[in-house]
Amino acid sequence: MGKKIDIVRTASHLFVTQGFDGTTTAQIAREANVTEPLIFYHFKGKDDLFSYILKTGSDKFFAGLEAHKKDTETEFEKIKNYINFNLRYVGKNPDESFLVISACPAKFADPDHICQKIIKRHKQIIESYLRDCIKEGIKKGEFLNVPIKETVRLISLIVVGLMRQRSFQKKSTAGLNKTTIEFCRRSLLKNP
Amino acid sequence: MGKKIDIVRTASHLFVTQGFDGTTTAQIAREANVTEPLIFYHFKGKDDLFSYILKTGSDKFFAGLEAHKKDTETEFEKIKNYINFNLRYVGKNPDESFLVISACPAKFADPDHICQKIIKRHKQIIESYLRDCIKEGIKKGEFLNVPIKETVRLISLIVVGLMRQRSFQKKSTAGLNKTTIEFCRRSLLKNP
Amino acid sequence: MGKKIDIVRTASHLFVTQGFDGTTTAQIAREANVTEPLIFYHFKGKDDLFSYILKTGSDKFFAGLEAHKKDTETEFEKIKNYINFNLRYVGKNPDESFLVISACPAKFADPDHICQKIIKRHKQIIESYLRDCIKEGIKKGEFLNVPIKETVRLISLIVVGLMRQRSFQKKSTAGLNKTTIEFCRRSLLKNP
Amino acid sequence: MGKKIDIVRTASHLFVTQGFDGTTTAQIAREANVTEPLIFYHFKGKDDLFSYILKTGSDKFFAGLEAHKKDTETEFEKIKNYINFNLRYVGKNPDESFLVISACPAKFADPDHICQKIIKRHKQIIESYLRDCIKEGIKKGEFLNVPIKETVRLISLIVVGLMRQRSFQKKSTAGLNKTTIEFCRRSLLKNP
DNA sequence: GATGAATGAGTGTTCATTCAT
DNA sequence: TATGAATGAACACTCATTCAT
Repeated sequence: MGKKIDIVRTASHLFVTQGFDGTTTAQIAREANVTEPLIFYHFKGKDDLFSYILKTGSDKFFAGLEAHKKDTETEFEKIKNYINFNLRYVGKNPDESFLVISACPAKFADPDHICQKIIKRHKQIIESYLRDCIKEGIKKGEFLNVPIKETVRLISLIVVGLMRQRSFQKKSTAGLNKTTIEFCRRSLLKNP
Repeated sequence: MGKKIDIVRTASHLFVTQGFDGTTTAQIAREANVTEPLIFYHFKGKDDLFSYILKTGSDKFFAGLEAHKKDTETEFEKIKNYINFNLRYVGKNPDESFLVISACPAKFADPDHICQKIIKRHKQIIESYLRDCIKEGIKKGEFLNVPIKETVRLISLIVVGLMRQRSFQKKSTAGLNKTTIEFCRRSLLKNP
Repeated sequence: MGKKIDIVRTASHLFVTQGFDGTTTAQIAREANVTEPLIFYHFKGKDDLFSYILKTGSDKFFAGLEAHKKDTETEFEKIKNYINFNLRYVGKNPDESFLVISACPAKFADPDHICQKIIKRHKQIIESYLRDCIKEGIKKGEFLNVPIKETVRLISLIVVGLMRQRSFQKKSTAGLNKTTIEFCRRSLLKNP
Repeated sequence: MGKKIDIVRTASHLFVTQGFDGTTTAQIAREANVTEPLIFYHFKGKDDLFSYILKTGSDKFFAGLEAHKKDTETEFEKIKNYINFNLRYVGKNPDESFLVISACPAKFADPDHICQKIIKRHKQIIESYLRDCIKEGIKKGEFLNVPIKETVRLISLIVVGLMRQRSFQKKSTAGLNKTTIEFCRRSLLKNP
């Protein structure tokens, strides 16, 4: 009964560790203890399986993020919260997380492809979240007068880098996590 | 005559844009205007071609870095120099750079594989370069008393993220570049 | 309730337009608005479904032919009647007709296979019908002294060709029909 | 060296006896004593192999027909010549002939598909040949005043039927051949 | 009578690689 | 150096069919 889930979980893990092209449907079937045709019974094909993982992964992430949002006194608390959420989330869901932040297979490069749409939406939501924090923090006088767009991209890039280390290279990021937050605090706050 | 170079250049580009597994020797041959067996005349196989690119790419990078090293008054100048060098280098050699910093195909996961060795050496050299700067900066009183290992990893991660954007997503990083340096300056220096 | 009939009708049509091997049980199920296992509930398998169609098609054809036989003054009237019946029949039952006259899938080539038996019987009945007409016509002095066996084969071949055009290529054969009868009349009759 | 020809010949024969869908590339390879990938080295795919056979078969047929055309005293001699040529040709090239006259796989139904174009051209050339004979015969007073279009279709249909018997059912058509010509003679000529 | 889930045995096709020249 | 022909092993995917319900 849970065979569809087995397929999804096994595929997610293999796509992360071996890449989409480096993973065969035969291997997914073998490691999920199902027969190969069952993959094609539940999904239109390997591509569709990948898209499905991406979509459900992205949805789950935002559901978690939404539930995690809290009102905080300072804007920096929000950014800190966001970084912490990301790292805790990726710790619990290393595979799905990685696929969304990592580049998807080149063959899905068409911007109209569902994968590109999911990834784009993912980035937009995250960037708009950070942008609001920084804008507000500057307005309130909490933050230095940093260039907004670039700072958003930089923090995004840092968070993605941390997630990548955590999910792909399986390095613990415990100490790194704290260092990063302090690094950002000193760079953003007027009075760190 | 220059056919070996054509193969290497074409392969580098395709490996970056499509991944190792997503690139076929047939495609490399076609786009390099050579026949497929010629690839196997010059290289032992597709794996060997990849390793060759990685090795020469890494060597070239360090040759450039070595030539670029200057004695500067402050340690932060050195870090700034390093960031700038990376971004200028990746602008000129987007393909080779990317392959070294990006994860290599899962099938080369064996730590004894030459690719893993190249990548490991690459990381070590970069990290030791940054570590020296930070250690020295702290000793001199130029930098705050930041945790060394984590800060090195964080800056590495930022630089890799910038290179990734530049080489893979082809985004210009002009503004981002400057913002990043200021971001680091405020975080590292006692008197920014 | 009428689902078995839906399967048979849909399958007949698809077998004619796409061939036996070119038609999948999945497609039959889809276009008949049933689920695939239902086909296997009603028939032993795809082969059995085909045989069933062939058998009922052939039976229906002969029932119609029997009902259509009339006593006519001349033997040529009988042949004309036969040609007309065939074409009218194929107009109303294009699919079943075609399957009987067209060659059946090569995998049923074994002469002991039920399909071969049906097709053989079909040909025999038709040829014996025509043979009787021609024999009698020659004896009566109505027809020229044509070689019987070959003339039967020729007329069979013409009728099958007409049916094929009608059922498969969906060409109207209205004018062709009349021309054919006149063609035969001139060739067969002593005094056309 | 002759392996490409082996593939073509084996495939032609199998397509005729088993149909396009009933023939697997594995079987073609096995019976042609080549490996399967070689088929795909010489042809883009199974479809392309089929189209190639159709095209070369049709071209060869017309080359033969052209070489066979003779000036004859009567128009009926031309038609007789044509029928004889067809049957002699199909005797020597049973496979290619059959594929051109037989319906091609339903999946190539698109009128823009090269197979449809070949088949259409084939029909047109044959019909125009016959049309010219009949038109001229009527004008000369050699033939009865038969309806041209329908008579062309009828004779085409007869010839195709004969070829089909010869090539597919492997029946000898020696006697049938002569009977057919006499049949047509009586039907067409004013003074048979 | 009817179905969702599942599968063994293929299907056309592609791959990196080799060989004879 | 360079290539046209060839291949073993694998690839994503489909097929007719079955089974539990």
